[in-house]
Amino acid sequence: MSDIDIREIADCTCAGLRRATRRITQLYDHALVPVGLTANQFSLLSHLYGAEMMKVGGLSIKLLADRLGMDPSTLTRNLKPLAIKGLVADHADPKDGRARLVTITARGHSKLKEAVPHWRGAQSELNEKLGAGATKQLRNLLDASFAIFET
Amino acid sequence: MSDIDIREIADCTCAGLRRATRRITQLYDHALVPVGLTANQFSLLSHLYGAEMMKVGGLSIKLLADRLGMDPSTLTRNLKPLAIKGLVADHADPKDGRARLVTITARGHSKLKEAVPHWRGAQSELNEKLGAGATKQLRNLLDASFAIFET
DNA sequence: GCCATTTACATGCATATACATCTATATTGT
DNA sequence: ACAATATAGATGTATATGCATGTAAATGGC
Repeated sequence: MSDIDIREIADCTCAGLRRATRRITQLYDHALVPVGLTANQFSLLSHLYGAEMMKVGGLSIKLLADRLGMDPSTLTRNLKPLAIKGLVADHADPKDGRARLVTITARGHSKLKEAVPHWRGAQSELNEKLGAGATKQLRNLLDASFAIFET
Repeated sequence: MSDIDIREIADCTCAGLRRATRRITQLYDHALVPVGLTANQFSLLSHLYGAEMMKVGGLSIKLLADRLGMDPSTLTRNLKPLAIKGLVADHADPKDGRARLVTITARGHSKLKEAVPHWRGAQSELNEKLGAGATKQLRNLLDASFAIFET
């Protein structure tokens, strides 16, 4: 019977990625509970804060989605809870009537600043337990994997 | 102003994991479209097939969820589409009236067998583009990250 | 044996994810 | 300028994810 090599398919890189992501996301999510953000929301605010620092007048859904490797429709929905809390806002793009430029608000800035120490706790814990070298290596491999399939 | 080090928070390991996982999951999801499975469903069937090979009379939700690092409630819901398609089934545990033992069906076995070549296409593409050594290294780091936060 | 506690699973809720499709606007070819 | 095409974003639908809570069954203390 069988015909299927269990050792081959058990080595699935995608399954390994998804499994580790579940665990590590929990680590960060739990760390951020006190400030009422998820790990994903922290990441969105970080990107918008980075854009703000670069004096960019907001990021379009498309540009931000590209940077995050996220579908634009997913990003639209992920921004909603943040918009409801007043942490992000958007305004029309004067250059393109189809686009909306998303920015971090003053409140979003405060919330991000409040979140950083909690985020750092998770980031440090992973860094220490996995090892600084291994963590850096992991990050490089993840970024390479992402970049390879750039569309 | 600012007070936030963008370089520090842009280096978030969790965000890197999630971003790479989105991309790589798409690679596998697209490869599996012809057989009507998602990457996650392929992973579930793999585990159940592995248990079947070991002559285990089905896996409980709890045991399988532990192996996958997945919340039991998530697993319950992820199994539903597979059960509807008749690819998995469950029966009462004679030793424990609370548990349900999940097994892969004959149809699930066929479907998995049908899926393997498509899955292998994605797995091979990633392996070639990232490099065999880097892929193995990535897998080891992912498994280590997962294991470290074993509960 | 009985009651308190623990465990296994299901369900309600909120967020996360992507594809197909729709609308509105921009761009391009002529 | 106009028509055809392409692009930006929103929405419907399905799967994925975890927490809080509820229900039923097992376990432990007495």
